[in-house]
Amino acid sequence: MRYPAKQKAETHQTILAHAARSFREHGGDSNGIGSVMKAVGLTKGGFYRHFGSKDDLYAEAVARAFDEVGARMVKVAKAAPQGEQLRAIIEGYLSTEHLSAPGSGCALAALGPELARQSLAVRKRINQSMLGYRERLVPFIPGETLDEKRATFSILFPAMAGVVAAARALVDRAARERMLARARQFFAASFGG
Amino acid sequence: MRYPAKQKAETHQTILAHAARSFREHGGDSNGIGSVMKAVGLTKGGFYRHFGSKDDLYAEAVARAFDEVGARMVKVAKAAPQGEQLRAIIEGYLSTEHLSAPGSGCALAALGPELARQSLAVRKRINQSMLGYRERLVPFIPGETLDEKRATFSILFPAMAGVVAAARALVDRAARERMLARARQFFAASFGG
DNA sequence: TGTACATCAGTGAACGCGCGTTCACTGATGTAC
DNA sequence: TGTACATCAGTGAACGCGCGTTCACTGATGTAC
Repeated sequence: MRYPAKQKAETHQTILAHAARSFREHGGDSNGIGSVMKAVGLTKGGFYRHFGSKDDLYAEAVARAFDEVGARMVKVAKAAPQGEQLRAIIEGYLSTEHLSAPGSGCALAALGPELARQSLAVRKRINQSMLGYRERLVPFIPGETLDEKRATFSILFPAMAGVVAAARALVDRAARERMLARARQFFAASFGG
Repeated sequence: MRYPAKQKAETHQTILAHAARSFREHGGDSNGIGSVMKAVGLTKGGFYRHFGSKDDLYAEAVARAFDEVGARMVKVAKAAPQGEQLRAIIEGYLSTEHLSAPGSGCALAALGPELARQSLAVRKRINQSMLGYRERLVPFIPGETLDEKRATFSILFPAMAGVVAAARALVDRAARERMLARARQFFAASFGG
């Protein structure tokens, strides 16, 4: 049957929100269209009214993930006192909360290597999303020039993502916390004054 | 038919070697027993004479990957002049060669987040492998005490792995190289002075 | 305003495919006599 | 030393399952008159 005019855009967003969470929680390889559509409350046949393919969903979901987290980081930075902004970002990124909620966390930390295994077309779109993420956060990164800030971002964030990913793999809670605490100290000292 | 006595151990190792490469190249989720056994030249039914389950293979393959790379790193360090050992490790890890050969590279950089998604039993075995990796490389890490060296290792290696994973996701070759070069500079300055 | 019709979001069954795992079977080797 | 037999690595077909994708169909809504 035909559905109310506004509904399609809403459904599209709902699918995207669930996919962005689900992919970050379970990885894009093992998590499928079926489970996302089921979570949304629709049958998987309907998926193709909203996205051209799974690759298409994947690229959009990653973009959304970077968007969500970028916005949250900016909020965290703006809430921090002047001169403490990057420190606030680092402490938020390397927090226990981020560690234990991959589904709403940074896509780099949640997906990491699998991003590199996507098709060229998908990787191109993901690269664009990462650029957007960077541009949003670059104002809070130290550096003389914009290019210097960008270069610093491109070490700091991947490095922090690696630490979060590694910490998540640890079975021992105390070991995870120790790793995060040490990393907060190191990155704050190296980058965030 | 029955096979020569030594053959079983050899086949076990061959399967493991192929799996360790294949998982790092394609991820453990999407790469299966079938393709590994096919690469080895056997049918997949025979797999269960060598491993109890895919989880079992995964845990052993990750252990082997850490082993291979750990050994290579130690070799690199020992070949470097005194005082330049960590620098050599950092430059090897953040090299173009490592970037473009995930199949023979660090498992942390190649698998990252998916390690955290394994069953508890597998994660425990992986944690043990990571400890072995650490203990092997800790002699080359700066620090007053052994614990300090270990703590430093546990930031340095995950951070470098994150950079390698992120660089691999970049489509533009020049951008990848720039990221690696900047990271070599940063990590050498911060750790391997 | 009231009626006829076109649209199209969502359904549900089907497709081919590869997955991890099981199992009856094969037959050259190692072992016991 | 020669023979009879047990072993067990590897085969190949089968299992149930979920994947991504396609498609004929439904029927309430929006649109045209």
